[in-house]
Amino acid sequence: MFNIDARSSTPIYEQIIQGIKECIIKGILQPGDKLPSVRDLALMLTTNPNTVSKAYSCLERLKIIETLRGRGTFVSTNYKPRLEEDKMTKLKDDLKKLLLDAHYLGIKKRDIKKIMDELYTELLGESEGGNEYE
Amino acid sequence: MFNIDARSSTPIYEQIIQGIKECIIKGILQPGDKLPSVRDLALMLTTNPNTVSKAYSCLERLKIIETLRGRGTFVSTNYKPRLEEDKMTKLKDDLKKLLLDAHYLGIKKRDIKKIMDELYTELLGESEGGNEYE
Amino acid sequence: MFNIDARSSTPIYEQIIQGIKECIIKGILQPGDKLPSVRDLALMLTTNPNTVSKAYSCLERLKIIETLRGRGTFVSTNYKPRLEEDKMTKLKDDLKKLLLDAHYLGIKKRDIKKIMDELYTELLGESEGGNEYE
Amino acid sequence: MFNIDARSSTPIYEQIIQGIKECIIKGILQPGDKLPSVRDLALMLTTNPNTVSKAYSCLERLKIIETLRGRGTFVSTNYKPRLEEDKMTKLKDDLKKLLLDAHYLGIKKRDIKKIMDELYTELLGESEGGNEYE
DNA sequence: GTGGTCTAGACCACA
DNA sequence: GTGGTCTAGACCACG
Repeated sequence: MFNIDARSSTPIYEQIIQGIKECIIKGILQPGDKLPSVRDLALMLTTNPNTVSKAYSCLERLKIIETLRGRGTFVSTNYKPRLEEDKMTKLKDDLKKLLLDAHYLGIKKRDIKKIMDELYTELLGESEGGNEYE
Repeated sequence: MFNIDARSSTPIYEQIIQGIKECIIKGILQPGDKLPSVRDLALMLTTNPNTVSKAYSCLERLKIIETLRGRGTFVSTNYKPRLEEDKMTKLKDDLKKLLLDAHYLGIKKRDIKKIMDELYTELLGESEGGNEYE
Repeated sequence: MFNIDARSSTPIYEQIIQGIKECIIKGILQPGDKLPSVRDLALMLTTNPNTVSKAYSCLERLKIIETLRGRGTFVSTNYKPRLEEDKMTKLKDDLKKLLLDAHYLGIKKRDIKKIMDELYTELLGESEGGNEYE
Repeated sequence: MFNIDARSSTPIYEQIIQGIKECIIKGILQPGDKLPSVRDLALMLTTNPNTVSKAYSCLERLKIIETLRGRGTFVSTNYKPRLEEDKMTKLKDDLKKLLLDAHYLGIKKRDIKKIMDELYTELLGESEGGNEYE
């Protein structure tokens, strides 16, 4: 499914969150699909079950996945994006930081846009907005 | 010059780095300009001198600023962007994370591009890429 | 009769208990009425028979229902509320927690009372305390 | 400040959350006040630092407290209740469950209201709505 | 079998 | 000093 870089500065549980989000957007995980159990994913990633558990908790709070008691964890079937003020502000800040960094790497606006297009193709496939929600 | 948000989850020293980068790009700080002393900036931002010092060290390592012993700290006059492999990889990863987050906030590709254009205008002025390192 | 939400954080067996209590209070189930068999209710709710069984056991311990061996399970005909100390304490604690949560949602005392009145009307009908255990 | 019941069925971290909420509402903790450090509170309650940490994280997510990096954790100065759909629904469900339980303990509507009044007096002081936000 | 909670003890980044 | 992350290993409620 995805890999974990234990040496990375981004926490493992966040890498897991990102990995699962990516799988869902790419369609590798479909709404309703069962996720690996906490223990199984911990084994796969050779990490601690608690770490996976934390990632799952975060994703559940975001309503991206949901757990059925005693049955396991599943990709939500009815995810609806809600535009939250704080998160939007955070996103803009992050983007600004990213553009500043890019600028100091000598990367121009048109290059960033090109990279962005490539990433969108990787995530959503060729066509723009193919398997999005609406 | 810029503000610090002590409540933010991004470390204060990184906020300082970002703030200074932003001032330079906007032209508020020109190459050769003297930066406030560590102590003065700490007073201005009501933060710990060690924190400012750490920010200055990072910026110096990036060759964005330089210290002349006994004279103070200055904006570098000869900054040359060098495209380092690992930083480029990190940037792409960050961008991917950002796009995933945006997607789950319901923000589409065209919206992100619009926000990006606005940020570039804020940072560099109207014209695309005009007043970059000249 | 009532619905189960598998996504809810409250255990399914508790939802069943609550559902049956509600049916009895509303008069949908009268004292002496036969309850569905464990197996049937499990089929109706598409849940595990063990879960229904656990709910029935709890209700029996509360003397709200009773099983006649070989005949089935019935709503008790002679339920007598007994004010047990510890349950009373628990109830007060739960209520306190609820009021704290309400406060942090911005819900005032008078709003809570209004909601309470609505719920009582839904459960017992219009008149206050009229058709209780009669 | 408050006590923890290790034998209770409600998780320790939730008891901590509730205890802190209660202290704030009662005015024992004022906006801007520093909370005990994770380690200190763990010592006071003879529990594990991780457990306290989890409680603090939850409270921070609710914007009831905020952490200043490297400085500690503080009661938020600008808490604004936001009425969230889900939480409101949850609250109503909890209240319904509570009323069902009360009914089966033989507690009538007027008794519940009396208990509620007592709790509000304990939390907010004599007058209704004294030290609330508005 | 599932996830949730808790402990003990460790390391790290930040101010 | 602060909180944040992670591990190892344990117990429990639920279905």
